[in-house]
Amino acid sequence: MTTDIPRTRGRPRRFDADQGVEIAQKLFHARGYDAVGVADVTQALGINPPSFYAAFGNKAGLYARVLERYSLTAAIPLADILRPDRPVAECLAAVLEDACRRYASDPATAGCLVLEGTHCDDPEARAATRALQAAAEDVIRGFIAARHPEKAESVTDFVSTTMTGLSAKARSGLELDRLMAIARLAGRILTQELAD
Amino acid sequence: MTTDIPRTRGRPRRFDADQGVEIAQKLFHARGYDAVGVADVTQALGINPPSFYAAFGNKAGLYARVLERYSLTAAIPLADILRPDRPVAECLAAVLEDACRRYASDPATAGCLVLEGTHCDDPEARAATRALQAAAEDVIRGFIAARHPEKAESVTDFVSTTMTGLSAKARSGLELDRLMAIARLAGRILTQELAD
DNA sequence: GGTATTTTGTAATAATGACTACAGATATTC
DNA sequence: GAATATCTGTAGTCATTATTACAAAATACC
Repeated sequence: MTTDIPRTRGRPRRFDADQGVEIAQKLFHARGYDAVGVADVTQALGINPPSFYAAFGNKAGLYARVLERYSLTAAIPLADILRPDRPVAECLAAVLEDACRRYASDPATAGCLVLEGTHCDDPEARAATRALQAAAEDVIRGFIAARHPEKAESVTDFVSTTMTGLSAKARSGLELDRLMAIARLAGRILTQELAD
Repeated sequence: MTTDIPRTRGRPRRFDADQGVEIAQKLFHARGYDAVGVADVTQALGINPPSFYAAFGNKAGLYARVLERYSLTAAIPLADILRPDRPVAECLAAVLEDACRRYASDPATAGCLVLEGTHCDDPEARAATRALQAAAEDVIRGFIAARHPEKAESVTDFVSTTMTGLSAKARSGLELDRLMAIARLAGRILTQELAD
């Protein structure tokens, strides 16, 4: 659902909505949902409020599309990293290290858009991010449960907590090497806890 | 500096400022700096805006007093827990477990006021919370450095990251037992990393 | 070409944010 | 009691917020 339904009638819009979502994603990632106003977005897109509302419905609607785009393009590819043919701990450690790299790859948009979004003040936007986080946790939990069912919950909690902490640390400006040191320390626990 | 300078002249104020700080602390802890308006505070205190500004200067001034009060009454007592006569890892694990209990002690004010405050949108308030966090990290780093200087930075980063994650998890409603399981897992790493 | 349909620009709306002007009230000091 | 200093209540300011009314413009279909 990234692309718009093509309109067959009426005046065509003067801008590309998908490109607008991309620009908005950067804004939301850099400053957070609450701090980015509709005026900021319309200005960045070079459009006026009515065009904005015609294209996205409202601010929450745009955010939903931003979250969807983020999930598809910038989020950690859990499906690729969590491989059934490799040790569970190794895969989870790889997730944490991948997180570090993504969170620190651009100082202007440090941390995870979703995890930081869970702190916002708008109930609707917060619920949307919380749902995405929960979905990711479900994937991780399911992956662990296949081989270590009794430890799935606690280890998932630990991984999720570490990722949340890493995102916050990245946002506060911590450099990649220090983030990676944290991830490796956490990874060592995983190896121990999930020894075959 | 918790108490006001006593006034010798002029009309006395009709409310207790320290008690106002206490009430405001609950509000800020429950909903965050951005989401709590001056109107919320004045209503909770049963006063009008001019009384608020006469007593606290402005919203940021009140927040500074709230942070100070939190540090003195509700924050983790690092000075008590980090004991030079005990293993470093044991003390740090105790910090994490104390954090869990505090963060989950009241569902209405889950997590750490300071750590959650670092996510707020007001630059001044954010800087104040960041400074408190940095000060706490300095204490932890110094404690570790006395016996494990080469690991002080990485272990401090790990502990701080875990605490940040625990605070976020507590805020999202995670129960105490699951928080404690996370802390114990993290504590095991510390024991290993800081083996004598 | 006319009609239906949708977007656009200008401008406004209603709500909420932090903060304050001002006059009256209430205390201490002389 | 008079002077001085401070707080309080009423009411308002000014900026910013998300959102929209309305009419003109630009397209597709007949």
